[in-house]
Amino acid sequence: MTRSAQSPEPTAARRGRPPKGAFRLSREAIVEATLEVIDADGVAAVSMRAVGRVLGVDAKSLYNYVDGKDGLLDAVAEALLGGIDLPAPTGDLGNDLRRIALAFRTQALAHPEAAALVLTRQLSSFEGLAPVEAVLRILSEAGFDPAESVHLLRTFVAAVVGALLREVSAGPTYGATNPELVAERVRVLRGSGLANVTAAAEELARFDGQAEYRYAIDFAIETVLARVSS
Amino acid sequence: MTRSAQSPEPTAARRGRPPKGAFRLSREAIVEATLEVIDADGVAAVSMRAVGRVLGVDAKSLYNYVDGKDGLLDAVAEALLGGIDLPAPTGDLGNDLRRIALAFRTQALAHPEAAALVLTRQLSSFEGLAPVEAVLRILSEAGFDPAESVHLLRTFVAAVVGALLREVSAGPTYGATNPELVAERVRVLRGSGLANVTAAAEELARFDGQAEYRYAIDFAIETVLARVSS
DNA sequence: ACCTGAACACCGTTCAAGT
DNA sequence: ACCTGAACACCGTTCAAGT
Repeated sequence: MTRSAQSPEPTAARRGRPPKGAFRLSREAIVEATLEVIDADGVAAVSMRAVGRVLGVDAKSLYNYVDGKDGLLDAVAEALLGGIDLPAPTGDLGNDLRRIALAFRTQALAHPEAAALVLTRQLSSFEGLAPVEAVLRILSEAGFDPAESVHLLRTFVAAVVGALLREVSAGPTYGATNPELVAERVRVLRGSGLANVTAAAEELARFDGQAEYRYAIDFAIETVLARVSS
Repeated sequence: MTRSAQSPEPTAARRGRPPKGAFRLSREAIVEATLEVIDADGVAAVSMRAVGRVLGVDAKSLYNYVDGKDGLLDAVAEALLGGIDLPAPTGDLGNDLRRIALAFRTQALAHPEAAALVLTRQLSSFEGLAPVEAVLRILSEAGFDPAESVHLLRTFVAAVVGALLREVSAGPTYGATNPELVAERVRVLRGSGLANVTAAAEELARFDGQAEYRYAIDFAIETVLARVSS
């Protein structure tokens, strides 16, 4: 719905190389424009044409900077990953893991609609490796060998991603933000006829993203700590 | 690429209610056809027109059974979830959780390309609640109160979903199946200039989905078991 | 009750032509 | 070097018209 045309001039119909001094396209500008579209209308609303519209440029021009729509979405995921503010390690294993996990969540929730992209896409780029390096370093300094470190890294990342994915895909449906929706949800759950679902309906209907996330992280960290000695 | 036209007769151009005895459309048939498209060409290839083509029917006819494309994908996710073969509980907490998690993985991997759908979509339907009930029952019988059960359920599901998501989205890129790709990946990782990534390159490049999944489950179960007494 | 023709407003992408 | 016109082969969806 929201449409922000931000071309510096009313871009007259024109062909060929743009006059110098004119707005210059760039990978960064394109990623930013895509995030604008995503924040406003969700990932499903992303199209080459829609992004071009935001920039006041023909959709086809994007192909000079980005490898098609798929490449565009990859670029967005990478930009978000690269933007994670990794905390300096303190030497305290549990705390350091927790702080990385929280930084990850902060970045993911900065663009909730885009978060699933980061969580779902294959992150093999250099940008995606920085958080990996950070976790491996912490584990290695805690005395884990590479093989065990990788296992723990993967398990830790899976827990974090799973928790975040639920949080962003559940969206604002859950949450104490809307007690009316929670009540409605309780009713639905009670009507399921499933004994244990009914018994836990109140707890199932309520959902505090941050608290739930901390619980999941602490759960994982607890087990990592239990293995330090072994 | 693969196209399986499975209309019983060469469907002459026709209008209005179909002659009786002719192929009847149904929600199940549509879901099945959609899975065919997904298995062959991935979720991105799903379109109302493509699914209609498989059934030898106009795309618009699908609207009589399914609420647009989004509703179609929901229906697929629900069908997959409902198809999970939940094992009967034995009373052994750890084993019961493990068996549910393995059944979940089996179902998800039956249609690897569709798995992300199940993992990502909001699963609030009755069909989606059966696994929830199963886990809650196991936890409740192990002595956890509803609040703690829900926390553990969510953490457990997050771990399982995160692990599976990586497995299906990593796809056959990793895995000992293709040692050549693994070697290439090792080279890329070593060239990253990141100390700990380089040191663990071999372990990072190798990936055995089943083993990794078991590791993640056992990790989660271990912590659940540690809390039984408390 | 269930299906389709016509129609609309969109897509992604290629490629040659422009400056 | 970078942009667009023209063009192609697609989309999802509505709605009225058919049987």
